[in-house]
Amino acid sequence: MTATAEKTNLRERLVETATKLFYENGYRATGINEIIDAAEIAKASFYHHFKTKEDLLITCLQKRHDQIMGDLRQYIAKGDTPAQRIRRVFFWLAESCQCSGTSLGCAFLNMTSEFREAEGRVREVVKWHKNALRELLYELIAARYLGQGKTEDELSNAAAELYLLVEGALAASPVQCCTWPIETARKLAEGHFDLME
Amino acid sequence: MTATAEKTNLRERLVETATKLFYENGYRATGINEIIDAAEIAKASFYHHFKTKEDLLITCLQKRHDQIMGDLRQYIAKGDTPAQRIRRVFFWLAESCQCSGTSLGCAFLNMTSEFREAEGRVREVVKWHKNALRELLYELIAARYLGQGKTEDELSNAAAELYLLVEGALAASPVQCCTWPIETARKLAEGHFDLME
Amino acid sequence: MTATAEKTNLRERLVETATKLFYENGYRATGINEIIDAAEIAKASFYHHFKTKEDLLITCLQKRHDQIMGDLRQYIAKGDTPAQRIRRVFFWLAESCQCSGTSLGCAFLNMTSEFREAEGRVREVVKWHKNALRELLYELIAARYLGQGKTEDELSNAAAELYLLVEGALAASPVQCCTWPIETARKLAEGHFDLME
Amino acid sequence: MTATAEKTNLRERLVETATKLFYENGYRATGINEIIDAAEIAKASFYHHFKTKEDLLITCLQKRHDQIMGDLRQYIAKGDTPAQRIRRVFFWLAESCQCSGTSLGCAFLNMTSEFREAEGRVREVVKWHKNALRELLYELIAARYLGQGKTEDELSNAAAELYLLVEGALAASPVQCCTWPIETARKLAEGHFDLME
DNA sequence: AATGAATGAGTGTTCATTCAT
DNA sequence: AATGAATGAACACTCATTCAT
Repeated sequence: MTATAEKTNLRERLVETATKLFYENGYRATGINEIIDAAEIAKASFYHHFKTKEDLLITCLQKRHDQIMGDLRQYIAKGDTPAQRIRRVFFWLAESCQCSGTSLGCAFLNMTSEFREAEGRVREVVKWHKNALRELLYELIAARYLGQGKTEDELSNAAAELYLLVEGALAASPVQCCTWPIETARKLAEGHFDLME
Repeated sequence: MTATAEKTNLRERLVETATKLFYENGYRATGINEIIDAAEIAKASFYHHFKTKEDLLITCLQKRHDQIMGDLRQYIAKGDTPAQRIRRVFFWLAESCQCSGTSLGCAFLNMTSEFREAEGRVREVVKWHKNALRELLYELIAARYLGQGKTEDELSNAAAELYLLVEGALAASPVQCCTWPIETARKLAEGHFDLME
Repeated sequence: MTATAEKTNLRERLVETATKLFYENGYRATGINEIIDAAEIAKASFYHHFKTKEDLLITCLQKRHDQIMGDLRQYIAKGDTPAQRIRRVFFWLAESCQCSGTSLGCAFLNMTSEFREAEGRVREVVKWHKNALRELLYELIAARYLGQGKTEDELSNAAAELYLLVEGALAASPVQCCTWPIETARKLAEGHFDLME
Repeated sequence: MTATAEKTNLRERLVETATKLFYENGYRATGINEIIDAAEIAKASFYHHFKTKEDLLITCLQKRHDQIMGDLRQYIAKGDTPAQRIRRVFFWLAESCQCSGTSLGCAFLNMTSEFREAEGRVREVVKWHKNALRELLYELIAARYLGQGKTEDELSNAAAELYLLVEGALAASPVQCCTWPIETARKLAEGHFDLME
C-alpha cells in the first residue's frame, strides 16, 4: 500500500512538495529548482503540469483551503453544544499550531505579505478562503444565539468579532513564537459570547 | 540652506526610499537596483553605507519602530481619560491604514512572512517592536483600571487581550482590503473594557 | 463526406500549418508546441510522422516548391507571346506579394538567413528551387529570342539577368514593405529585353 | 600596440564578437552564452552594458551600418569618373563577398528574415540602412547624368533600378554560393546606364 | 565619501525530443 | 496510427555583492 503511494503521480507529488516548501520558506524564497529537486522531478515536467510557478501556488492554496475547511468542520462537529463548537475553533487552532512546530502562521495570511497588489489571482484565493472561514463562523454564531431574537445584523457583527479574534490569534502566534495568543483569544471569546455554560 | 536640504544625506535618502519600497512591494520583491535607482544613488555607495541588503532592512525597521511608537504615543496623549486613550489606539490604526490607501498592513507583521526562521536579526526587531507595543498597551490598561484593585496578572491578561485585538485588526485589514476590522476591534474593546463612560 | 474532409489527414494538416507558421514567423521562432497546438495534433503524433523539426521544414519547402512552380507555370501560360509571358512573371510576383499583405518575401530566400552553413539539406532544397526557377526563366528567354541567332551562352546570360531582377524584386519588397521594387524590376526587364512590342 | 588592443574595453569586445556571431550563425541561433563565452565576459557584465539581446543586435547593426557606408564611400571615391564610381559599387560588393568566404550575404537583409513583423526596432535599422544606400546610389546616378537634362523623377527611377540590381546581387550570391550574380548585375548595369565610355 | 564596471550563482521558462501505452 | 507524460539541455535574464579608482 505504501509502495503504491510512493509511485504516486508526479503532479500530486509536486503540489505536496511545493505546499510544504512555500509554507516553510515563503513563495519567493522557494525556487523552482528547490521544488523539483525535492520532488525528484525534471524541470520540464514541472512546466508540463503547470504553466507558471504562480499557477502551482494557486493550486497549492486551493487544495490547502479544501483540506483546512474540511478538517476544521470535522473537528468542530465533535462539539456537543453550539458554545462548545465555537470553543473548539480555538482548540483546533492551537493543535494546528503545535503540528507546525514553532507556528508558521496562516499560509493565506502569509501570502498577503508577498503579493502586495490588492488584485491578482493569489489575493483572490486568499479572500475566498477568509470569506469561507467567516461564513463558517457565522453559522456557529447563528446556532449559538438561535431563538434569542437576535437580528441578522447583530449576528453578522458577532461573527465579525469572532473572525477578528481568530485572525488575531493566527497573526500573533508566529510573531510571539508561542500559542498564548490563541488561548487569550479563546478566553476572550468565552467571556464575550458566554460560552461556558 | 535649501541646497543642503536638497542634497540630503545619501544614507538617509537610501533608508527612506527602501522603507517605502520594502513596505509597498515586499523585501524579496524589492531588488537592490530598484532601491538605488529610486534613491538616485550609485550601487557602490549603497555598499559603502550598508554591508548587506538585510542590514538596510533592519535599519529601516528600527527607524520605523521609533517613528511609529513616537507617533502613536503622541496621538494617544491627546485623549483626556484613560478610556479615551485606549479608544484612540484604534482611531490611530484607522488613520494609518487610510494613509496607505487599501491598507498594506503592519510592516513588521509582513516581514514575519518573509523571514520564516524564528531566529534571526529581522525577527528579533519584529519581536522587539511588538513587545514595545504590548508594554504601551499595558500602561494604558493599568491607567484604565487604576485603583480598582486589579492584580498584576489580571492587568497583564487584559493587556494581552487588547494586544490581540490590535493584531487582529492589523492582520485582517489588508486581507479584507478595508477598515471594518479596525472598527470591529474598537467596538469589541469598547464593550470589553467598558470604554464608553 | 464532409466529415472525411474535416478529419483530413493528420500529416497534411501538420505540413499546412507548419508551412504557414514557418513563413510568417520564421523557422527558429516557430516552436514545435506552436505548430502542434495550431494543428491540433498531439506532440507524439508529430514525431510519428516526422523524425525532426527540420524534416518537417524540408517537406514543407518541397511541397511549396511544387505548388509555386506549378502556379507560376500556369500563370505564365496565359500570356500570348514570349514577351508577354516574361512580363507575367513580374505580374505574378506582385500578386503573390499582395496575397501575403506586407510581403513576407521568398520563403526559400528567408531560410538561407536561418541556415547559414552552405551545405545541409535545407540549403540543398533552396538551391534546387532556385535552379528550377532559373531553368524556367531560361525557357522563357529562349522562346523570346527564338530564331534570332543567339548563342547558348548569350541566352544563358540573359536568363541570369532575368533571374537577378526577380531575386532583387523578391529581396527588396519585404525590406521596403511595398511592391515598387517588383514594378521597377518589371520595367527594367521590359526595356532590357524589349518586351513591349 | 596589439597588447593594448587586447585589453580593449568589454563593451567593444562584446559588440565585435556579437557582430561576427550574429552574422555567421544568425540572431536566434546565437545564444547569449555563446557570445559571452567567445568574448570571455561574465553574463552579468553583458547585462550591465546592454538591456537585452536585441539591444546588442541593434548596436551591432548601427555600428556595421557606419562602417559599411564609410568603407563603401571611400572605395567609390577612388573612381575617376561618375560611371567608374557606379561600377566600383559592384567591385566593392564582389570584394566584400570574397572577404566573408562563401558569401553570407547582407547582414541587414538577413535580419529581415528573422524579424518578421514589419514594425520593430530591428526592422527600423534595416530600413534606415537601405535608405542610406539608396541615397548614395541616387547621388552616383545624379552625377552620371549631370547636365543631360534628366528630370528628378527620371533620376529617382534610375536610382531605384540601380538599387534593385544591388539588392539582387546581395540576395542571390549566398543562395548560389558564388559571386556570378554580382558580375551579372554589374554587366547589366554597365549596359543599362552606359558605364563603359 | 563616492562611484562605474565587473561578477558567479541563481531566476523562471522553453527547447526539440523520447518513452510507455 | 495515435497519444499524454516525461526529460536534459538550453534559453534570456536578474540577483546581491565586490573590485579598482
